[in-house]
Amino acid sequence: MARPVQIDRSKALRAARDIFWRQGFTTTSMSQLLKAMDIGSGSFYAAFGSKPELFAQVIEKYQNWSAAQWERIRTSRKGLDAISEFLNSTVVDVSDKNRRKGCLLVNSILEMEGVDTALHQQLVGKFNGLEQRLSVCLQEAKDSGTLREDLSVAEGVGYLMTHIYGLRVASRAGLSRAEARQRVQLLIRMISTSNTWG
Amino acid sequence: MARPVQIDRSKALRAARDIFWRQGFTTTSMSQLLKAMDIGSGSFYAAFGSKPELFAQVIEKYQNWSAAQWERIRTSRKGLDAISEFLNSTVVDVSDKNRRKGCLLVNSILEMEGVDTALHQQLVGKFNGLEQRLSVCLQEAKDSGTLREDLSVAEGVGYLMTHIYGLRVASRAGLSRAEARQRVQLLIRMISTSNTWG
DNA sequence: CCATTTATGGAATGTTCATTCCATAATGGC
DNA sequence: GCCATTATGGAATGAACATTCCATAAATGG
Repeated sequence: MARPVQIDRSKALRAARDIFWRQGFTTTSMSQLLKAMDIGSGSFYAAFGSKPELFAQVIEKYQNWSAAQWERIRTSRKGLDAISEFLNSTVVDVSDKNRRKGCLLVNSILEMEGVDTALHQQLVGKFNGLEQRLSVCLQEAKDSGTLREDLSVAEGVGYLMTHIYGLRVASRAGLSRAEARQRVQLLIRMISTSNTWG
Repeated sequence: MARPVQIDRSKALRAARDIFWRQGFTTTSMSQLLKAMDIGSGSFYAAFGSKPELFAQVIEKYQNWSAAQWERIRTSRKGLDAISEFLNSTVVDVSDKNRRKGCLLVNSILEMEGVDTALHQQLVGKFNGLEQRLSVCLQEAKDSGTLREDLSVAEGVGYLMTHIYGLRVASRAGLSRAEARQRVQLLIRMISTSNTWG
């Protein structure tokens, strides 16, 4: 009865995600965004509302994808193994060879602090889920005796979070994937029971 | 012979540093900047050139100050002690109670990547000095036997850099100063010879 | 194949941006 | 106390921004 929608919504969202990831929210202009998404402004505002609303949708999708990846890992691994695998899998995305994009969530937390407080808080909240997942795995490690005896689960969570943030920044500062992998291996080694390594 | 300059240059630079630190370069508008610095646009362009040039001057001063702080610490401390003190001193600035500003250099690296490549590279370069200083201290620790035996100096540098980046991000995500201090204590403990802690 | 409806993208809008211009203010030398 | 000179800050400028408007395109039911 009327003209059908031509936009490939998920393709457009992916394009938006990538340019936000590379450049940040503020720095990405509408003209850049529209070109990257390959749609006109009329369609854009009909489909996504506004630039900030689009950003919220992108963040939502990004973090769903991240959570799904975690679930996938959890089906086959436990304790420090799961954590190690998770870190390695994020390294792949985080230190994308030529683009060095870091982590969209981390980048955005830094960008939005002091600018858009509501969004900033929302983004910080996204990491609470991650902390809880890490906590569960560390408890498993403690129970099975693979966690360094003198390290509490709570301490371990803080330790890992610092590293996760740090790796994502370092990759944006130019850390290669190979170096990132080495750092992951090392940080796991540091919290493992010493007899595992001699 | 002519009207004398009224601007307090270093006061103005400090004001500029703080607003850039809080909001980032792109997000801070000239009107905000001028109000914060408490000068008019005429004086601004006469004294600092342009917004990007001012930013460069702010970065320069920031990093000189940071390097000086390091030198001060080094006069009285060596090895892991020096590293520990340096980390604790940065925590104070980094997790400024109500402001949560993180680190101006780290924030800017993230902001400029993919936006202003030249400036980004320049900022990344500022951290090379830090890596070298850390390297020297870790070598001292190795020589005196306070560094974990199974950790090389190179590995230790990477490990510390990840933590330094991570702490600065975490503080911008809301980490309290007390929590930051605990994390510093823990990370030093992790790279110390185990007999130091039982 | 026409009428109706909705999607589309480029042109128009009004705002904000960084920067420049300029009338005025403030000094020291005469 | 007036002249030459330079600092100052508010007004003017032009570019870029996010968003809205609108003539046109593309579809289906009659």
